[in-house]
Amino acid sequence: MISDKTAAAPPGASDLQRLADALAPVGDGGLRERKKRARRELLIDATHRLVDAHGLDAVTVEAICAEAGVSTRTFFNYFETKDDAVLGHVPWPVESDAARTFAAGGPSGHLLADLQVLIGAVLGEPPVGRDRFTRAFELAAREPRLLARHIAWFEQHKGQVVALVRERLGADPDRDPEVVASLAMFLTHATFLRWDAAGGAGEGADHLAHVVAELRALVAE
Amino acid sequence: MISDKTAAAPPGASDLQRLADALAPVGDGGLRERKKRARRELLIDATHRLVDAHGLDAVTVEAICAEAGVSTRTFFNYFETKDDAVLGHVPWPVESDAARTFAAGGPSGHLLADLQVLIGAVLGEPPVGRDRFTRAFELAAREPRLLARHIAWFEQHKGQVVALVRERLGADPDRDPEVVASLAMFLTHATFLRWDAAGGAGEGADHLAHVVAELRALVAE
DNA sequence: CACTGCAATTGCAGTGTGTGCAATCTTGCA
DNA sequence: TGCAAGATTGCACACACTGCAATTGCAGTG
Repeated sequence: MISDKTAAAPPGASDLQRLADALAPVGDGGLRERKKRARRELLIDATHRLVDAHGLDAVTVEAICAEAGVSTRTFFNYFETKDDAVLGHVPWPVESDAARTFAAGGPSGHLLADLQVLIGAVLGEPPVGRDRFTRAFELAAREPRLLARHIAWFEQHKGQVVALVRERLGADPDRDPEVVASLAMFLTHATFLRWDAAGGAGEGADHLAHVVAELRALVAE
Repeated sequence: MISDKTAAAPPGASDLQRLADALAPVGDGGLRERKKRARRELLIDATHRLVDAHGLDAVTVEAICAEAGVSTRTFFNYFETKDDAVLGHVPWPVESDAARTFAAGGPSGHLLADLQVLIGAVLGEPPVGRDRFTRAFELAAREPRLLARHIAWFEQHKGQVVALVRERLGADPDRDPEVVASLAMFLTHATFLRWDAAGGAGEGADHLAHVVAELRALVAE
């Protein structure tokens, strides 16, 4: 157990419960929801702490669970893979007003420009804290195995982009939705690279703008 | 053992040896080299056969080794992972005359056009048989786990491209080698997608040309 | 507050991947 | 033929991950 019993906690109030309560303002559901989220955070934090201390390969799932005070079986109810916990992967919903605007052909009517707007919007609302996100990105850059999983997680979202592009383009034979979606992935990926190289500073949309500008220059040249 | 003892084989001539002998014209090394390559092929073939018959998850390394007549321990001397055997991964050397030309600033002087030439050249000399390559790609398209590994293997080569781009560009502050290399990866990836969608028909360079044209249209629009 | 439906946690036993090590066999070479 | 280097193998083992059945905890109802 990790709990520091400094203040006399009310009986029955576990670490988990306190954490869940602390999340109350954010949580929109009942106690059940909050606890679930809290435990997820707890596990990811424990994982990061141990990996920082001992390195990825020296950390076992068992150790993580001991640190978090949870059974190993429960761990695998939260994450498919040990690596997923390390990366703190959470689905990143592409749906939004921006997505609907894009699918409808807006806002400008120029495919590339609108793609840039869409990606910028998605980049603006990450599903997890920015610090944790960049942390995951750094780890992935170092460990090839994690990179594979990171890319896979990333690639999972391509399907949503393909759907949006397809909706926008209809049956245009000159545009392959797969290729357009791949381009979107490239833009996002390159943006992340620059973002990471900048130490996580600045806004995603700005880095994205730079990448798009570079692409335009490359093609125009 | 799987060997069919139909014809009376000369004593001492195992399946492996015969296979190694068959590879003799291709092999440049001694018997040792040929046997090693032969065994590699043997294992990949066995893996493909079993995966085709029973599906990826139903095939164990043990079964593969039984089929190939090799100990499981040996299997892992050849491949880091079961998935690597399924995909038949082999490093794809980017170095070539085309690579040196590109690094030197040729052949046309236009970065994107020359990138296209470079990728086309690399695509023209795959390190393994084309049939096996497309087979691997199909498998990867179906199984998300394999896709991850495939992309990771793919991404491993980015370093070489970055080096080439850096050599070509020198210290141009307006061009980020990472971004250019990512673009190259995107072009290659999209080419593979089209190639696969076409059932493996046609030349890689042609599909690539189509992708580049689409990119130009997108940017110009 | 007692009661009940349902979700989450847990223990346990088992499968399969992948590794280190030492013994054994094969190949290349003198 | 005999020796040194390389490859294969068996064995023991750590670890990731899964299915199942039992238990615990939350939420809503009367």
